[in-house]
Amino acid sequence: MLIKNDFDVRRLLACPPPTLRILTSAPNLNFHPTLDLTDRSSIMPAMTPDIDTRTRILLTAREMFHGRSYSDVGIQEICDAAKVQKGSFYHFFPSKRELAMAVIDNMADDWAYGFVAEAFDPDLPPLVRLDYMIDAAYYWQVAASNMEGRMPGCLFGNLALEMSTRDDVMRAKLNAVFNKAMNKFRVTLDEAVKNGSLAAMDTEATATAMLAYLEGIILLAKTRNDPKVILHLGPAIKTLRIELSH
Amino acid sequence: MLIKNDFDVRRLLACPPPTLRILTSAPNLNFHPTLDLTDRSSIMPAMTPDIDTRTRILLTAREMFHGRSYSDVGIQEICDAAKVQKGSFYHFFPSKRELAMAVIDNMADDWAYGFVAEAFDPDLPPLVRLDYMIDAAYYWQVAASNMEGRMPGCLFGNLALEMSTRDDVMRAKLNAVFNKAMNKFRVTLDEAVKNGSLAAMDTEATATAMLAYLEGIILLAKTRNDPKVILHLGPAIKTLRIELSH
DNA sequence: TCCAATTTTGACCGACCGGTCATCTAAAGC
DNA sequence: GCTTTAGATGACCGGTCGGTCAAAATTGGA
Repeated sequence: MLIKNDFDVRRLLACPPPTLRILTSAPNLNFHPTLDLTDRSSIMPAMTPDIDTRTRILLTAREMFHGRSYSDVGIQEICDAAKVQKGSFYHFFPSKRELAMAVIDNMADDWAYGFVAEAFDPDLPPLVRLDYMIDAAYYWQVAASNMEGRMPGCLFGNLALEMSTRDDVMRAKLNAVFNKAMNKFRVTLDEAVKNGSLAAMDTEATATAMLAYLEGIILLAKTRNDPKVILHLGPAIKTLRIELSH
Repeated sequence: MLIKNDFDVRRLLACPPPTLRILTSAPNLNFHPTLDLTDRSSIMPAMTPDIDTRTRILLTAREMFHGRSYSDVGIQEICDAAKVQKGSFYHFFPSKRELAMAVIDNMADDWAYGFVAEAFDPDLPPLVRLDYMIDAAYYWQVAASNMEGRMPGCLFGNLALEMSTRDDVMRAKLNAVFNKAMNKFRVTLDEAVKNGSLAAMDTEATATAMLAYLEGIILLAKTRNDPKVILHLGPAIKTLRIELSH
């Protein structure tokens, strides 16, 4: 059982917090979540007009940016889906760009306090955390895949490739998100080295390599539209090593 | 000396073939190309109106799609840069989408017969080919970086993340490009296993993992806007291993 | 109850999007 | 010389883009 509990797919998929479910799974085996992931009726932000307008815009945009791309999604389309007038949109967000920034922050928070926090649980043995992270990524893509019919990949990776050459501030913001994630890996590796389960290495470089690998397999899985790629290639993340430069 | 000769940056950067230059370098050290990469005057397709219109459109589009993104680049903009009327554009390409398809084919060809062929030279020891590939990726990004001021990353990776959820045919095409690249890795690994420089492994899975890692470090390098990330993390590609499932 | 601030509305803006088309030009084949 | 055809031209299409705005509706505090 890797994904232990309180793992809320709906939140990750830009949805208002539903009742929590307990998800169980065997490591690197298909999950059998209790959620009916084909039922989208309850998870669209627009369907729950009780949440405030700004949040509705934010979550709708997040889902659309994630499933498509920044340029491909128009403000009008976001407003329609969020059941908000365009004028209202510009009351809460000065521009599309600033919306994207807010989306990144929002997703980064959900990420950090969601399944990333769970995967990098200090109570878990360091190396198990790596498997956990792969597992979570896989499960997360399967869930999204079942809902949208296609793998959305990693929002940060998507935006990074799309926006890095167009907006340096957004690039830096995405880079900061990646750095935070890298640090989770680094702390884990440091601990593994300390307790002897791994030989001494350049933990920062290796952590960065692991993050790159994670993004890489998600990219490839998305291109194949097959989340199983993550399961298949993921465990090899533990073989990555960069020695200390002397 | 990894990048040995006939390595034509200008072609890779969507340019008409100039006179070839001999480039020399030490493995995993900064290259010192003989090209003045800050001089863009001679490499813009539009500046050489002697090449035929279709090619001019193709190469201009390739450069723009690579440096920005599919959605961000408009047909009018491509036509202006290629010094072509919009009507002429639609004489050669039925749609923007088909242009992108042609761009992918064109880049894939240049790639396969360009520095990929050079990196995976059968005369090189298998493991050296991997270093060569990393080196080529690094040099290629540095060159593009020097010209554009920012890292464009991998055209295929960029398009894959942008288009996979929007166009299944384009996704499949990009997937085919990745599969071809994966096969280069696989053949290399098979050879390495055969000659004993690597222990037996699942070469297909490991090859896929290596490709994913390559795309991953390019993604991260682009997000940091620093090609050196490729040099720093790249060599760890050789540590990736996926065992044969028994 | 009244006021002031917040939020919502929907019409509107100019620019640009991908794409069409009738017309013109120029070269090739005979 | 004449015809056929590939290529080039630039005006034009409906639609959508991101963004604006004045006015109306709603809210909450005094």
